[in-house]
Amino acid sequence: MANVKTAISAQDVARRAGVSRSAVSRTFTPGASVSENTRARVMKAAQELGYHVNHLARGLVRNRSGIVCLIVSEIATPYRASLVRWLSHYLQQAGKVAMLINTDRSDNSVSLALQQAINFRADASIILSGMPDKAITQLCYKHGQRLVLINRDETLPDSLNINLDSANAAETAVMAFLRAGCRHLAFANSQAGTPSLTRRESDFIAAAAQAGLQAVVERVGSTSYESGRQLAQRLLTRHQRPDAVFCVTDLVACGFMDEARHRFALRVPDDLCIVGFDNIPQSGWSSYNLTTFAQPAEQFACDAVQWLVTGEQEEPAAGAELRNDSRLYQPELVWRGSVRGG
Amino acid sequence: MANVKTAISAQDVARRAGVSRSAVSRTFTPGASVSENTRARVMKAAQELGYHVNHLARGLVRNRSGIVCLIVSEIATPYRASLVRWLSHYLQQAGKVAMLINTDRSDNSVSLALQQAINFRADASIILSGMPDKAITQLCYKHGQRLVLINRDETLPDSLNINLDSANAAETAVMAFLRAGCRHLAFANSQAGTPSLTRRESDFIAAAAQAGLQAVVERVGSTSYESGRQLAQRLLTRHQRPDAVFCVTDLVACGFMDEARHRFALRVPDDLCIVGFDNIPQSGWSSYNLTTFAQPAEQFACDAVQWLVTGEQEEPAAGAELRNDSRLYQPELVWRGSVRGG
DNA sequence: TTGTAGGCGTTATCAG
DNA sequence: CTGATAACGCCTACAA
Repeated sequence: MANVKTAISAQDVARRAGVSRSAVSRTFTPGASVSENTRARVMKAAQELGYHVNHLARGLVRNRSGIVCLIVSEIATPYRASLVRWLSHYLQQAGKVAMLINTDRSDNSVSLALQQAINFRADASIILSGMPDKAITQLCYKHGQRLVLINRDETLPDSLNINLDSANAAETAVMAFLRAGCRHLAFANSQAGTPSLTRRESDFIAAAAQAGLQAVVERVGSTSYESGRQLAQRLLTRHQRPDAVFCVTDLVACGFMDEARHRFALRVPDDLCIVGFDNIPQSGWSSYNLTTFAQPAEQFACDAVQWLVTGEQEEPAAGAELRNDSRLYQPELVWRGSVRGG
Repeated sequence: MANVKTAISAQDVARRAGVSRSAVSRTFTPGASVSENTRARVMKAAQELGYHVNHLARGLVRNRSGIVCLIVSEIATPYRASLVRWLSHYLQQAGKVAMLINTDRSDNSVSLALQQAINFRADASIILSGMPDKAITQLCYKHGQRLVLINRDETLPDSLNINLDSANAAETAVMAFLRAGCRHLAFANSQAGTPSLTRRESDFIAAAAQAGLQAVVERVGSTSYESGRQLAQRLLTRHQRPDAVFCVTDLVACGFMDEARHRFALRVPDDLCIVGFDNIPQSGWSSYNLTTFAQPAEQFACDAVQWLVTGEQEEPAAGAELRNDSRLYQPELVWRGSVRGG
């Protein structure tokens, strides 16, 4: 019973099954040609020995590891977490495996993360946070690694760029506020300075201007619940108190709403209309019931993975250069109770 | 400029630096002995060529991949997400990398996940959901893979078992309820049937009995916000309405509280005391302000990783059998506003 | 369909 | 300190 430490290799299985190692290899290679007889014998031997293909070795020779890196910061945040959930789900479904790289720490950590991806010869990397150096991305291409950027609001050549149309969202939000009779618009932002977040702000300002209104802006700390509370303290103590606030994120919106209600005793939506962004689960909780723009996380994930696997199949055929792919999704406004007259 | 597709190998670097591949290898191996001179030459050549060690090949020969699998379901849930965040954090700090395996789907998927772990010759797996077959775990040992179980409430031999002392929590909760003047205790559970969740229930019943009280129990669906609402509908329409509820999870508690307030117009904690479990961020949000037991996710993660890396160093020395390690952490009651008289 | 031979990029061992 | 050489476990021609 006491097999010591030796892991089982294809060699061992071959020996036991009375075939060559190649036969074993073929048995575990989807498209290979093996007779039913040998396949059965091999499978039996493999079962008995507890053999499992070594993906390290396989990746080495195939030059395709099956690994896809997920590069992400603040992974415990509701929206990010759901994105990671769906990505890992669809990745697995496509026969890939997700390698999680946390970039919470330093600034250049995205580039460090991509180095890790190269180290493990990842087939692709999906970037949910930060922006990598140009140099490192080119190195990725050189290694045959494909790149997907989600919500980075910058298009990188030779990669899939997934973004949400924040201009559309901004217009919709302004219209909703106007219809609710609001006249004093505000935008509650963080100081994160992420391109996509900055974009939401500028688009909202522009949309308000288009409607002849000047929206005020406040920026505080990180993109969190706590920042939402602080933003409320700043915005709601202004001489001219806003009656409509677009929060850069649902998390911020929840904090804002809590502070507005519990500290300023304002009623939502009667005294104050609030719109958020992301449609995290908490927005649907009855304490918040937040009207918000949905980011289709599942769709992002599904499309990203599909792009990866289809691109992989083309690869051998195409000597041509990779084409860049940039997709702009339309946000859907989820009407709930934080804006009057839904 | 247009290097085609060839990835750079140690061979290339050696050639350019005018040394042997061994020298290159040593340069990138922490404890090896290389002269400053050659090291510098190698580093320069590596930089220029964009060389990155191939961890697949390295793992193959070293029989240590640096990969640690995180096996987890419902990863988008706040507590799980924070656990994953901390695990990936400490793993990276220890020079490891996290491979995320999502087991949301079927039942035996934990065993499937462990197979994946074997495929990639993971150094270890950390299981946050479900329980694996005995057979597969033994196969893991055979491959030198270490196992950590978090909150599985069953001890597996030759692995690290991390659990929270739910008996202690139960007693503390009952005492808190009694001191608040509550007499009709209830436990709100899901139908998940996870050992650790079942345990919380039975321990609470026992602690209540110890105090001469008979706690009622209700079980509904998955361990979610939505279930919390439904549980409230069931428990709060009973002939004898409970005045104190221990919810199996904060998520459930939030749903319960929302329903109690918004549908039953009950005041918390005046009409109803509620205690949760996990201390997720939302519990601290001012709409909930939930008194709850904290699960020290960061500590779990830190300790688990430490156990892994120290165990790795021992490994060569110890011909002896691996000792089992079972740790019981004490939950800390975070007093907030959902129980009277904190 | 099957077996043989060569190679993938590293590291470890062993002379020098 | 350095350089050959032999593994590591697997895949893929190529030949049988």
